[in-house]
Amino acid sequence: MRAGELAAAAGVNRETIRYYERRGVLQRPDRSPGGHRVYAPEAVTRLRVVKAAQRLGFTLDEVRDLLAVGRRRGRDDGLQARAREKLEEVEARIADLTTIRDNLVAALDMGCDDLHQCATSECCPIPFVDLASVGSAR
Amino acid sequence: MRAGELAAAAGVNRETIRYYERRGVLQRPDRSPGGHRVYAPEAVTRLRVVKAAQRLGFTLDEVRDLLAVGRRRGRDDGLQARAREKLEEVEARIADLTTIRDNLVAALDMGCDDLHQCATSECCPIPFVDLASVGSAR
DNA sequence: TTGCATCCGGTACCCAGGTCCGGGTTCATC
DNA sequence: GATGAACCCGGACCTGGGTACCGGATGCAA
Repeated sequence: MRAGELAAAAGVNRETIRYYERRGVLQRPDRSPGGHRVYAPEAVTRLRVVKAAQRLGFTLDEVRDLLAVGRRRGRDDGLQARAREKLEEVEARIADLTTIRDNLVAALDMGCDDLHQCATSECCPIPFVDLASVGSAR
Repeated sequence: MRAGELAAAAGVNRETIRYYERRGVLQRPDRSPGGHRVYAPEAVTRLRVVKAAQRLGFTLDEVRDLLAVGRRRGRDDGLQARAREKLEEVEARIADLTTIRDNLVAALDMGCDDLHQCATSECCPIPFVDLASVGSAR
């Protein structure tokens, strides 16, 4: 198959394929005599694996490493170890968002409708000082 | 106070203050005769409000609008309404991350250690096809 | 063989939310 | 009055994950 067909089959933009190749996430495919990329049918699976791993929270660089590890069978930086780390990240993120949700709910319950007032009055449940310091929401 | 003092007091980079001003999130302050920004002590609170709102999941543009609404007291696009929308977003995000977490846990439980194998065997619990299609993890 | 879809490589651009740079003032202190 | 820190502005740069555009080459079918 050609690049456009692969893209269509995996549901991604054709440019994305070239981009993944540049990033080292997809291996360079064979070429036609004229220089066009030629893919085996398995390429669709590989591309889907990349997309799935992304959905599990891995960055493209991490996906690249995970696939490379798979190829050279190095043990202790394998999927298990990485997935454990990623799980911790994801759980931390969930905890963070849960705090945010609780604060939003509290603000709604109290009927807060003006951030200025909230910040300068005592009764608002939003913990402005704590919130100002750490991390981000997205 | 001057820009550097405000930045230090609120725990942000001095450049961030100029950036927020450019973005319309902070109002333009008075200037010294020589053109330096001069802030009242309340500016620290205002800056902390911005940071807190960001932590609650609002983008800078949303924060800008929220503060503007506060100033002109327009009713139904106030904090209440926006917070309700934001709450839905945050809960959707949590649900999404929870699915991701469940998949990671399942992959760990099954002892998966190679994405290639997982994708081509039947026993792996990672739903590659479903995962390939939607949204992102961060 | 002609016509048109597709592909090529390289580069620029997009989003958010900042941060850094550099050359030129201004402010506060000695 | 001189010195050095702080500040000014505009624009470039950063991360991450792509997307868009370009002029030119290739692939394939009628």
